Amino acid sequence: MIFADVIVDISVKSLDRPFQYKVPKDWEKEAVVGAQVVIPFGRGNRLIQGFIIGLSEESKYDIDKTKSIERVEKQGVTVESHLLSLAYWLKENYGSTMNDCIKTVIPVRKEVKEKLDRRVYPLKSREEMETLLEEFAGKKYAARVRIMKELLKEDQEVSGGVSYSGLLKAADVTSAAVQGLEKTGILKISEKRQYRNPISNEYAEELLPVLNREQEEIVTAFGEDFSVGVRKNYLIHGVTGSGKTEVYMRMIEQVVKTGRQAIVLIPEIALTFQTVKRFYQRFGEEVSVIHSRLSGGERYDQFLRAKNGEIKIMIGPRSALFTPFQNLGLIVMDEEHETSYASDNPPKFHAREVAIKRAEMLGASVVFGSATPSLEIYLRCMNGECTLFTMKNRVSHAVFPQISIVDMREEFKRKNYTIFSHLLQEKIEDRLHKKEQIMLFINRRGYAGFVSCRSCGEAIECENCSVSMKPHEYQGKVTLLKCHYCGAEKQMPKACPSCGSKYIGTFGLGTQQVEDMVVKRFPEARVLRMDADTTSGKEGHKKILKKFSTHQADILIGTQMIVKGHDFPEVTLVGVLAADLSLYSNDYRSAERTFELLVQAAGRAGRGEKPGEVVLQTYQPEHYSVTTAARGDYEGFYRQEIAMRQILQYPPISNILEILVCSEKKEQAERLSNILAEQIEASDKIRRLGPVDAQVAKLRNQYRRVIYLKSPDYKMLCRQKDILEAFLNEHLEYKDCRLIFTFN
DNA sequence: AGCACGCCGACT
DNA sequence: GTCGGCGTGCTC
Repeated sequence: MIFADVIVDISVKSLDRPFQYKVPKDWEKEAVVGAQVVIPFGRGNRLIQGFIIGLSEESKYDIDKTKSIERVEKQGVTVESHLLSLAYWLKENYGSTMNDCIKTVIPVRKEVKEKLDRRVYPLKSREEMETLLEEFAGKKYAARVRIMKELLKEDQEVSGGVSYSGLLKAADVTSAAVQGLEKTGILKISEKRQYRNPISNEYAEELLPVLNREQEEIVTAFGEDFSVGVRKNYLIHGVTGSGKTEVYMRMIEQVVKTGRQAIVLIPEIALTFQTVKRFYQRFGEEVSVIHSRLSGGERYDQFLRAKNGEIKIMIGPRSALFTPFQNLGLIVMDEEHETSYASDNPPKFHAREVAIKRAEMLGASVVFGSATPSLEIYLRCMNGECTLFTMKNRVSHAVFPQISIVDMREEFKRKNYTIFSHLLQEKIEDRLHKKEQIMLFINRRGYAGFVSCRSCGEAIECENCSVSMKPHEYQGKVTLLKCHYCGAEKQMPKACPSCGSKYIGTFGLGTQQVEDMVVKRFPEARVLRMDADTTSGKEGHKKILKKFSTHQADILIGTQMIVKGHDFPEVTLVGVLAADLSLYSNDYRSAERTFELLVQAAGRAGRGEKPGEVVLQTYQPEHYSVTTAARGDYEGFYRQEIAMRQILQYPPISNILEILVCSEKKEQAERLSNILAEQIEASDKIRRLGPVDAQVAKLRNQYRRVIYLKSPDYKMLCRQKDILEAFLNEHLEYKDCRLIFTFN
């Protein structure tokens, strides 16, 4: 008799342990470790999903009470056992349930309705169709005529003999007209499962670019380690445009040559056709991509191909990290500093750490790349846990932009009350005159407006959450207020709800206000704005970028979106309207983010032939994140920032555990947070902050208190979390309170 | 999480 | 008498 240890698909702490089931004889072949199974569970024996995490021949539980597995889901992908131990590591390190961890490492085909690719294939030649069309046109076959015209419009080359075919709307395909046409033998409807190749393979013969000295050195050093089987972590600290991608590809070439596979992690937003195309051109059919537009099933198919050895390189966001390759040799993580590498739902892991862990388990190497590496990875380099390579030169002849810092306080003293400094105005005029392009960057954080009363100063807050509501414009007027946390909406009031004054209005600036000001100040300029409002359409994003890159506009205004990755050779001026605004958020990473943002923004200027210039407007011109960014001095920034983290015991020097106490009752949240804090007092290696009201003290009608624990010993924080969880389970008087733990 | 079991009041 | 309210506790 074989028994299986099963983790049930219910993410509750009390069920987060294996349950043993009998494996029926008929399923013994399928019931392997990692298999997805259906099992009877609970008194009602309701059927639920689960995962087999272990098999044994001994019964650990009363054999008469042990139930049998109902069935094994027919799935091609069984998980590599190391992926399961990786799941266990995730559970231990990020404190979530085993179930959630398994689900992140195992590709599970989601129960999505099969999308059918309904294609209509014309059976007649194009000429015949046109003749028929004329015949029909005379009679009353309006619907048929419309559909045939649609087909002829959708003219596309198909290799398999059919010279044209049409993709009609689902409603059209099922319509009587189309079926009528099928009966007359004019066309054929084919329904097959949609299998969309993630990105079309168009690979051309490409001449391998000659590596510059810096690139050559890195590739050689990696090759020497790899050829003798040395596993290492590497960081390529390279300025934008220094040719990191080419280095990655050379490394991957070496890895693939020895029969091993590679994963390339890219932040979701940077996952553009351009980036992926380069890999296709180099590696052809051996590459696959997963991205967020792929459905669950399609993603699963790509993982299956990886497991079956059909592909050797997987490109994708965070989730690509778990590609089930048989013999993984290298993980590349581009733009290592990107925040999208941190998962925001449990398990709240960081891809950087998981990549290192997975690579360690398999004897694979990791290559990180960034122009502004996170302090976490740079500290590792300083500690010798990661090999540092620096690339200081750009591949093309492009020179670094000249950066000026403008003190906006001085502007104010000189009675310039606009948001544009004299210097920036001058330069904008100059570029407009020379017909060169300009990018204006604003920080969303801080600029997003709120509505407040000029008489009593009261800001309008959401009723469920203690945050100010954001104004939304409709036809140029603020008519609606929205809460960005819970989504509640409210009409813009005519008078102040607290004092009745009619003088209420919006404060702060959004991209739209900036646009208005630009239009007013530079009426001759053609202005484009890119933000959530203007990019709502599915191709909105692309359209705006396309329009700008083809020089159909002079100025592009936007938030973070426009700084990341897009290359506009014609841009010779970048203006950062308030360089320091992100400093005001009281997050310990704010300086790092500011530095990163400024360097990336500066990297947008002068990508082409003409040299670029950057104007940084700020109220804190002396702040080190601004001054070092202006010099492009990463090491300088790192030294100051790491010293700061050292003093304040912030990551990566120390670790932080955030404990969020939530309750619908204010006193309950307060009392529990105080009691928990006392519980912690006992230990000495842990520094405690709080309890205090959380940043957002009330969210969706839940009151929130927060306690921060800092400790250089990560394991101690994990233990502390278990202790507090146990405490809550024992004290039923706090049953309606919830604890949320987040490690930093 | 979700379901049975059980112990109370209200009512055809 | 029984139906159904929710509070409690268990799930291989």
